[in-house]
Amino acid sequence: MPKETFFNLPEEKRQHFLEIALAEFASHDYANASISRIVAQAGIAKGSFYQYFADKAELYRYLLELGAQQKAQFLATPPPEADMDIFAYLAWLAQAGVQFELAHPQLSQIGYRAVKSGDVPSELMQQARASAYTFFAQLVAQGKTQGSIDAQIDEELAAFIFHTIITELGGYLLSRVEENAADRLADGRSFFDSPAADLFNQTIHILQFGMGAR
Amino acid sequence: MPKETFFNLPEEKRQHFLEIALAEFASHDYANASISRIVAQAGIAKGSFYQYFADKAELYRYLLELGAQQKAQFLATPPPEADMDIFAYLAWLAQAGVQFELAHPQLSQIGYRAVKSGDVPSELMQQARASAYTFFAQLVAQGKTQGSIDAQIDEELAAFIFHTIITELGGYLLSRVEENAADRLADGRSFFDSPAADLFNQTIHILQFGMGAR
DNA sequence: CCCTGATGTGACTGGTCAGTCATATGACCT
DNA sequence: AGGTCATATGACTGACCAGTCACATCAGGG
Repeated sequence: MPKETFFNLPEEKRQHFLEIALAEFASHDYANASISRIVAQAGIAKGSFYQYFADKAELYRYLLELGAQQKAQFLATPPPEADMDIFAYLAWLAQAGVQFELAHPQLSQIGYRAVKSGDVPSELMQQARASAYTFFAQLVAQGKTQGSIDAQIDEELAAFIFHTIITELGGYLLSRVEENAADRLADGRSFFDSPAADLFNQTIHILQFGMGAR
Repeated sequence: MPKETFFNLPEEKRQHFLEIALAEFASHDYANASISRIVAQAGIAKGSFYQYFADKAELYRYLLELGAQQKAQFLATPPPEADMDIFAYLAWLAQAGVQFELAHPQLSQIGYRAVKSGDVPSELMQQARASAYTFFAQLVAQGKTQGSIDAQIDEELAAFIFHTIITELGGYLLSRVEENAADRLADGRSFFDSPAADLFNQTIHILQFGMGAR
C-alpha cells in the first residue's frame, strides 16, 4: 500500500502519475519496468517517488490491486442469478472479460503478464490463481447437479479448460476484429452485434456440447 | 548462428556450456538472463563468449533453434498416417508434447516463455506462431471433410482452441501428477498408464464431442 | 627456436538501474 | 520574523549489465 503522502497528493497529480506508471508496467514486465523512466515522464523527482512508495514492488502491487478492483467491479455489475445455466453464466463471464479488456487494456495487460510468465511468484499471485481455479471448479460442480455437465468429467480438469479458454479467448477475438475495436467500446452492448459474437457463441457451444451428458 | 570457434570447441566443453546457458535462459527471461552469470558458471572468460557468439541475442536464437529441432524430432517419430481421425492425431500430438516437456523441461520452458509474454517479438516468433495456427487450421479443415468436425464451426477459431489447449494442457497435467514425473520419464509408453492419461483422454473427448457434427 | 594465426582472458567502458540522503522549499502557526 | 513540520529534489552510491580490446597463451610449421 502506498504511503500517506501519495494520497495527500492533489487528485490530478496522483492520477497523472498512475496513468504513466500504468503505461510503463503495461509495456514492460516487472523486471524491465523502470522507476527512473516513470518519474522522468511524470515530471517528479526520483526522491519524491520514494516518498510515495516504499519501493518498486509496492507500486506494482498497488497497480495489480487497482486492476483487481476494477475487474471485480466489472464482474459484479449484473449479479449472477442463482441457478442460471452455467454455460450461460460462463458466456456472460467471458463477455465481461472482453469488455474489461476493451475498457482497460493496460490493466488487462499487466494482469495477464502477472499470471503468465512466472513474474511475481509471490504467494499473493499463487493464491489468486488457486482461487480462480476453485471458483471454476465450483461452477463445474454446479453444472453437474444441473445436469448440464457429464458427471464423469473431472471437475478440476473442466475448471482448467474453462479457465484457460476464458483467459485466452478475449485476446484472440480482439486480435481477429482489431480494426473497429474503438467503435464497439463506445457502446457496451454493441459487442454482441460485432462479428466476434458468433465466434464467441461457437466457443461456448463447443464447451457445452463437449461437456454435456453423453 | 554461433561462430565457427564455437563448433571448434571440444565436444564436452561445448555441451557443458550449452547446459549452463540452457539453465540460465530457462530460469530467467531474455532480459534477465545474464551472460556474465553464464560465463562465470561455465568457467570461461567473458571475452571467450564473444568469440563464440556475436551477442546475447545470437545465443538465445541458437537455443530456441535447438529446442525447435528437438521438438520437431519428437513430433516426427511416428509419421502421421494420412487419413487418421484428426482427434486421434490431436491426442497423439498432445501426448508427444507432454513427452517432450518431460524429456526437455528447460527447452520447454524457454519455448513457452518465447511464445507467451511478448519477449522476442522478432518476425521469427510471429512467423512460428502463425505457422502453428495454420497447421491447426488445416487439421480442422481435414476434420470437416472427414465429417468429424461440424462444417459450421469457424476453422480459425477451432484452430485457436486446439492450439490453446495443446499448449497449456501438458503443463497442467504435469502439475497435477508432479510427484512421480521422473518415473514416467523412464519409459515413454508408461505415460498412458499414469493417472494423467484419463484426464488427457477426457480433454480430447470434450473437444471431439464439442466440435462434432450436431 | 621463433614466427604466425587462432584462441583465451579479464579489466575496462559506458550504460541503466533501484534506492538514499543532505539539502531546499513551502505552508502554517506563533 | 522565527520556528516547525511535511514534502520536494536530484546528485550520488553501489550494483549489475552487455559488449570491447589490448594483451597473453598456445599450437604447429618452418
